[in-house]
Amino acid sequence: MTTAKRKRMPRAERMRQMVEVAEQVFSERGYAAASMDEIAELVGVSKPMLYEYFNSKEGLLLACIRESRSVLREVTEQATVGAATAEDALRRGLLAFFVFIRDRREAWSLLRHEMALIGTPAADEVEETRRQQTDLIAALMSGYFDSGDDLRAEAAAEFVVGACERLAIWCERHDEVSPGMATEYAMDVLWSGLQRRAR
Amino acid sequence: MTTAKRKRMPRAERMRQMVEVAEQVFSERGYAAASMDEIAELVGVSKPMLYEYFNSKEGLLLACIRESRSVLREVTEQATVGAATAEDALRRGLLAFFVFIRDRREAWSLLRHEMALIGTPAADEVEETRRQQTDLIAALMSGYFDSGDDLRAEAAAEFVVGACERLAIWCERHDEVSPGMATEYAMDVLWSGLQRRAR
DNA sequence: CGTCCATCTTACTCAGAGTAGGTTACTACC
DNA sequence: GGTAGTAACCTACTCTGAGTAAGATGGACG
Repeated sequence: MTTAKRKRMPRAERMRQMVEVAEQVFSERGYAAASMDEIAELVGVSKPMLYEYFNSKEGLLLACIRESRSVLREVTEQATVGAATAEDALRRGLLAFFVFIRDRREAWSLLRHEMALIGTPAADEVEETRRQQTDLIAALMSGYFDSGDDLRAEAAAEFVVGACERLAIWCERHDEVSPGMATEYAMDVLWSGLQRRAR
Repeated sequence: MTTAKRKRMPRAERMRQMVEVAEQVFSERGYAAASMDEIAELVGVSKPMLYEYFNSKEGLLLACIRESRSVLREVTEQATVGAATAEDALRRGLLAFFVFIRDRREAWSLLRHEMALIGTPAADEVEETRRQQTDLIAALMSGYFDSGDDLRAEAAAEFVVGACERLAIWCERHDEVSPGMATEYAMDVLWSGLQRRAR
């Protein structure tokens, strides 16, 4: 519907349009249930075009995932630049993440759901997204924390990523929880630990 | 290969055999790449039999997931029964979990990977597994912690489940990390928080 | 106004999920 | 032992959707 006159479009533009539509359809129907014919029709083009540009259904999915990932990276990296303390950096990063998952539901849906392609390139691609976030956090921590034990630091970063991913999914079921609240809940456990709350 | 004489087997036994084989194949090839024909052949039976017993490919997957989940529940619940303190209960539960994911790789692989069926019963089924573990942890915490804020407690439980799930996946890449070490890493962040380690 | 090439299409193949309808071996009871 | 009943099982299909071969078409530039 952003279209001009529905015909003969330069490669780059058509490609962006396809990714846009595919992201929508994949996140609505899910990867398995989405059909290439449907996507092609919505784009206003015939199926072989999709294969011309992306080679396979999975290739198209990959393009969508990469797109979403680069946005996520951009957003979270930017968020932490002005932070003064470790606590502040962590909090800003978390907030940016929770805002992202609220505002870009389709993108987030891809990143969280489409991991069933074990053994295929797409699985690696989703893992790659997590690694991106893990590295970012590991970098943050290595700047602010005593290291000594690299393995432990890596584990802690993985831990944070997993925890936030799950908390984000939980937020989908709880509209009353704002990104700010989610951030606060996360910081509470992460920063202070559970010990403080024990009877 | 556990077989007797490859013929006419009572319903319940055949069913267990099918689930066993399917769990293997699904976790090796992944849900999408696994074919019903292959599973049928490995079981030593024709395809319509699988449909007779499980209705659909997804039904078969569901049976596998349910089986794995009940084992996970059994293991983690049992682990926490003799605990004296909150810290101890948490530690025992975590250890049981990390042992499970090491010893039952196929089962764990199903539980972690086969969530791409968004909008289908199988997705709910995997979510249900997480809810099971979340409830267990929430129950643990409500026993030991000051409540007051239910939403916050729920968030904390989700947080723990997600963190451990991710840490478990990380362990797959690090054979040198034993269940005991994983538990210790998890407890370290969870219990004491990151604050303690900040410079 | 023709020629070249990138964009696009029609019309297929093929694998794998799911099914209709018939067949065989075990059980029970005479 | 025979035979009726049924649970376990099979052969041989249909149908949907991923992926492809081969050709048609619009437009830029001489």
